[in-house]
Amino acid sequence: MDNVEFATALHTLTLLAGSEDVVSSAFMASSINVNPVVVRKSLARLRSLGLVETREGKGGGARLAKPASSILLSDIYKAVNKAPLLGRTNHPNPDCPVGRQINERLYTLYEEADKAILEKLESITLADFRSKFK
Amino acid sequence: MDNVEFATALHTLTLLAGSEDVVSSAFMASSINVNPVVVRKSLARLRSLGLVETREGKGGGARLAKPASSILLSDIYKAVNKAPLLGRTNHPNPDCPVGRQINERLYTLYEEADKAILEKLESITLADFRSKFK
DNA sequence: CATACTGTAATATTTTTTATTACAGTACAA
DNA sequence: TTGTACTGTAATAAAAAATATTACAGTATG
Repeated sequence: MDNVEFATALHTLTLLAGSEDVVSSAFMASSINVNPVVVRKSLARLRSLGLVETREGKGGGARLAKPASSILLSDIYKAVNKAPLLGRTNHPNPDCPVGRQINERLYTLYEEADKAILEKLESITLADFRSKFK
Repeated sequence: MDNVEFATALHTLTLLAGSEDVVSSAFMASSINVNPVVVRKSLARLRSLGLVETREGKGGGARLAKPASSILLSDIYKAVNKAPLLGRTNHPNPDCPVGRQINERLYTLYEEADKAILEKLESITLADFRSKFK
């Protein structure tokens, strides 16, 4: 479903929160232990939501677009999770009365569960998270 | 990770909540549009948590082990989700100070997010969910 | 203009999920 | 007491999803 890993995005942003100047995708990739392309894809999402700025060319890389204290973990979640976590592909039989109706009910439920996560993540800033490290 | 789909389990239980006598895995599978073996695996989890009873042999099948009004959607979630939803495989580089510490912090965060979902699901009984259908 | 980056597409590989097959065990019913 | 209709579960196959790799055009810097 072309999802980007939340952990990758949060790890990336945590690294950026600890650096004044731009950081290259290669450096971050080696810290996260994933491929640089994965980091760049993740950054593309974060950039589209205004969380990071990137600079191309020599000496380029990424940095936070605003203070870590004003980035909520829910912002990251939204950037990265397109579909509700709990829902997956589910194709009930249209001839079954329960099957027919259940999908919309499930979807509503999944959205509620997602909202519960979001509310939790809204209460934590990137600066909070980052401050847990020495 | 050998996870069982929450939607499959809930669909199964919704069918059982609407029937007095036992229902076969083949019938439920055709409503859900999955393989009967997937339904039986799901039922195995639900049975181990005391949510359903199954009967082997001819005329066998499954039924609720207790009233739908006393089954919480969080019970189903617990039966089915072994690991937190938000966490996935993540193997940061042990030589990076951030990478080294981040895993345990992430895990704590994932558990908190999971708790948020659980609290939401605790507020809904299977009977509530089922009552939404005619 | 050489160098060191980003952006992104195309493809391959790996991992995870789901399906299928197979078959032993159990209960009912003629 | 035997055939029938189920469950339980393991082993394997297939499909789907995530991740890695390769490739290369574009861009900023010195």
